[in-house]
Amino acid sequence: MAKKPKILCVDDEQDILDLLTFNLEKEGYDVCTALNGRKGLEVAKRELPDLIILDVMMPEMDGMETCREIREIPTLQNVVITFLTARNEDYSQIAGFEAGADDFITKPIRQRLLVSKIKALLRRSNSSDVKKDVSIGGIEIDREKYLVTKDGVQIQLPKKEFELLVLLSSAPGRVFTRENILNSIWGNDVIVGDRTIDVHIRKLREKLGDENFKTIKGVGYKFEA
Amino acid sequence: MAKKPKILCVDDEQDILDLLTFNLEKEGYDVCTALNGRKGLEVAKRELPDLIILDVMMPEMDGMETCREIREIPTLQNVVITFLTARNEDYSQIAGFEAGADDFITKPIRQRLLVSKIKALLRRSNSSDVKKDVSIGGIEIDREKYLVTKDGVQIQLPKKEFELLVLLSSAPGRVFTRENILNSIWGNDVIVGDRTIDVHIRKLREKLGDENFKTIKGVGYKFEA
DNA sequence: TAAAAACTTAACTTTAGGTTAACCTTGCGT
DNA sequence: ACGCAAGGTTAACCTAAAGTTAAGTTTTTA
Repeated sequence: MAKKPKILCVDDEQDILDLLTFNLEKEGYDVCTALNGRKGLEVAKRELPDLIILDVMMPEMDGMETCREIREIPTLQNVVITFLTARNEDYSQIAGFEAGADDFITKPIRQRLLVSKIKALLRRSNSSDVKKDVSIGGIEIDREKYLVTKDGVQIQLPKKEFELLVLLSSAPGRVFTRENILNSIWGNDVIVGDRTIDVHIRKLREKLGDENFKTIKGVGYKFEA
Repeated sequence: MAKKPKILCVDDEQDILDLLTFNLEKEGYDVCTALNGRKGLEVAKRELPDLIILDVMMPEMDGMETCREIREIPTLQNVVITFLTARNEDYSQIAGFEAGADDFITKPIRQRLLVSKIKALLRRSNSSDVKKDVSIGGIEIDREKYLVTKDGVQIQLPKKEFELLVLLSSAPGRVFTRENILNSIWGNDVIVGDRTIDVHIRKLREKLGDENFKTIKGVGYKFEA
């Protein structure tokens, strides 16, 4: 096996977490856990799991909300998310798919079913997980290899700069507000000064060409050819 | 963020209004209030809020009725409306959605839940809003790219001009009063001189063609093909 | 664990663009 | 026709936002 797939479980009940951990580790997965939505988001950002199991019902930040926020993080764009719900909560499934869920697992958890669902989901995601390489105006971005090429020359970007570039280039031409940028790269809660973004933008302009990064004063930045 | 989102709260109990105002202002929203449906309608027309919280149970004109009337006002077509109901008034939810509600908040109000719901609703409305590109008489407006194209030529408008254009073009042919414009672009509290609007209109005329921006003397401005 | 790399911040400069003030034009009511 | 109020025009002014730099911090790597 190439590498153990990593699974993040988020639930406010320790019992459920234990049950999931036990079953998934037995199958050879690398499991990490979090006891609420906010922590789940943190762990997800740090660990970059392949799959996330989210309880819908959690105090403070529920599964839906967590899911939506996860989907806004560029590095987690392609992670598989499945919800954990009580059976017969049909209505929540509609909202769930809207929030960006890939599947549902119903409580009470049937262990065999859990494992086979997880397997199927991971198999599916691996085969279709072709991270598209962006290529605009002489700049190529290989998200998988963490590599940027400008006019044929390879450039090694530091993490934050790379993330910023990935974000902006994920929708060329579209304006990202400072808020957008802060939320997706640093997260809702982290507080960094306004000038920090400028500095990273400056570095990108320095390395990849001024003309590709436009400032819309009072609004934000955009990436263009 | 471009501008503080504006929220209108309508309830016949001053206590509830105070509670809502306190919590929402704390989150950085611009809050206005009204003590009954009819007044709510008036304020809504004047202030053009982004979201309206309506109590279902109100003397004279109830929430449902108010909601229906709001939905018939062109400039308020896209405003998000959420009802305030006592828990377990399930029946009213069906009628509520029919009347044009987007969501429900149950009393007693849980402050954290209130705030996160409002946040989610505004985010949702923003993101779906962005998708719609307006295109009238050779002028295309791409809110996402913050870009205007006139007869195939791209034009970068400064923030205020762009916002003004977006506002006027959101209901072509409809007259926006100076008050409307001030309220939705500058916000309740900001005071700017009367000539300021004129200057921005002038710039738009200069860049996009005189004929598209009509002055209705003593009333306001409108955008037309 | 020392050195290097990456990240953030602070202090300062620059600039786009928003606002104003002063003056001009228009059209309407008497 | 006249005066007045509403709106138009212009350019100067002012400010908030973005750019820049270098100096701390933190994190990673060797």
